[in-house]
Amino acid sequence: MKLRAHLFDLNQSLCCGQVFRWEPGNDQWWFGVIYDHVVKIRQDDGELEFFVSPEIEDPKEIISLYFRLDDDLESIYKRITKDSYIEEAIENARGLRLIRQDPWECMISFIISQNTQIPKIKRSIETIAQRYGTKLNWDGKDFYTFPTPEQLSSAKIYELKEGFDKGGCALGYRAKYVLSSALLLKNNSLGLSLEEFREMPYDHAHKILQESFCGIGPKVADCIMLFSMDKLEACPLDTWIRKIILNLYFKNKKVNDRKIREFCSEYFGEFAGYAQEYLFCNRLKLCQYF
DNA sequence: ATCCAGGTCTACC
DNA sequence: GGTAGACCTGGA
Repeated sequence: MKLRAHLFDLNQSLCCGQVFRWEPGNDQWWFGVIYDHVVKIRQDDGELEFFVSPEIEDPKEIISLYFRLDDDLESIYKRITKDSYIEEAIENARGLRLIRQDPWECMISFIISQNTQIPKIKRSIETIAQRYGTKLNWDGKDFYTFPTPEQLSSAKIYELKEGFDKGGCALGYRAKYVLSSALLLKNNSLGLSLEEFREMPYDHAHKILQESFCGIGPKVADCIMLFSMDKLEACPLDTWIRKIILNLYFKNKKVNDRKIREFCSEYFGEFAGYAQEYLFCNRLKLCQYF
């Protein structure tokens, strides 16, 4: 199956730290799991070539939705290109698109992400999928869906907590956050599904996420909302972005997070999340300057 | 070895 | 309402 994709860079989009389970194969192919489907995809200039397994009626629809091919990236660039720093960041990652993930997988991924490093995050998430997800076989290889709240709630706390050397998922103190989130959704204690957060205004969803779940603070809530709930104004404030914003726009003065958030919201506007992702993607290069 | 990592929670002020 | 310390584990 093929699909034309204007202004889209598959590799940039998969490598910029917003998704954790895509793996590169031979010949430029990428392998991933989107909900219950294995996806094999590669890009040749403006054309995407892909397979979805098990087969579905409209695979182009899944790909288009997942990679946000409907976002008008040119207009977004126009809105967020406020200075030469962001302009350079965009040039270096042109075609990077935010990904519309499964809210549940996204939530757990970013709860796990706190105070740890990307390689370990990936390893923990993959271990969780292999242990508690559903096995899919395709092309002679095994893939695993991300476990549903029901599946994940069957996990023992120590299985999630303990290190890889003991056969665990190495979540440490985050294990209780993951398990309690799974139970909360399995029992429908929240009274609404994560999909319903898409319809909420930003402020309300940001508040409810932090109040309802353990282990979700302002940064993780913003990640969940940006990467899975269509809130493109969400601007996750992590250590890198904080450092970058403070250096570029506050002359390295001591400024609290509330001020930084206000600045990002005002400066980058309704697409602040895209600006954040381009800056994050260029974090190493940008931080060379200071 | 010692330190830090896509933060959050808790205890204080 | 805002700020220091602790926190599991893995990797440099």
